[in-house]
Amino acid sequence: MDQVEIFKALSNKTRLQILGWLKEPELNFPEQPNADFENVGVCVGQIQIKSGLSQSTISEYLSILQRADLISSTRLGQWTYYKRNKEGLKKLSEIINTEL
Amino acid sequence: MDQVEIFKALSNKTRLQILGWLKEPELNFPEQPNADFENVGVCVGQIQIKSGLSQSTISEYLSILQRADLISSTRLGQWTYYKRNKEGLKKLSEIINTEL
DNA sequence: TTGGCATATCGGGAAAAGTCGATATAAATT
DNA sequence: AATTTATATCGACTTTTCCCGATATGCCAA
Repeated sequence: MDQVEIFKALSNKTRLQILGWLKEPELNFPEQPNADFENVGVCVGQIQIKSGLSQSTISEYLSILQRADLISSTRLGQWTYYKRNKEGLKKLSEIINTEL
Repeated sequence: MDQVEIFKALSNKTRLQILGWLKEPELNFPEQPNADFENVGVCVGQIQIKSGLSQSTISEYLSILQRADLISSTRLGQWTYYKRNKEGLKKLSEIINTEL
């Protein structure tokens, strides 16, 4: 993954907020039946509601974050759940500490 | 400083390279008379040559990085020298580790 | 197998970023 | 004071990003 793409993914207020929300899902989203936050994450619809932006925009933002390895997704039935990708975030932190 | 602006500053190949070059100036730039790398940094002209982009573009890129607190400048005579801003970079690393 | 949700993808218009050459400013030199 | 050198700023053009509504796709339920 290109480093520039990682920083581009983070260059947007809403996308940064999404990552922040996903760090503490219990605090930021209502309970989800049949899908626990830790294992699968939060479904697109909840993130969209919280953001106030359109469905298509949030779907796109989530895939930008995913392409940058900052989040990962799981499909369960008709829902797609997204959660933080700890490895990707750790890698980013290392880039900053060792290359910049 | 807005977090988004920090990531925008890093969302460009050349600007990322500049930060990398400034991390090890002795390796990336020729000796400078009357200005040591550690204290004042590297002058704009050298960075411009290394980048291959136009003078105006590099001047602008340096001020974008400076506005994001990632580098700082010192004027000495007719030259402006830029160096990494360690505090800004540390703050960035903390943002990633605690907020994302 | 049709209808209804949840999500993804597409097409587009407006705003921002990338990059340049030309010009301005500021300092040093003659 | 005029010239040269280093850097900053301006105006313009092109490319990318933001964000939407419309449409497609995938999955489930009746």
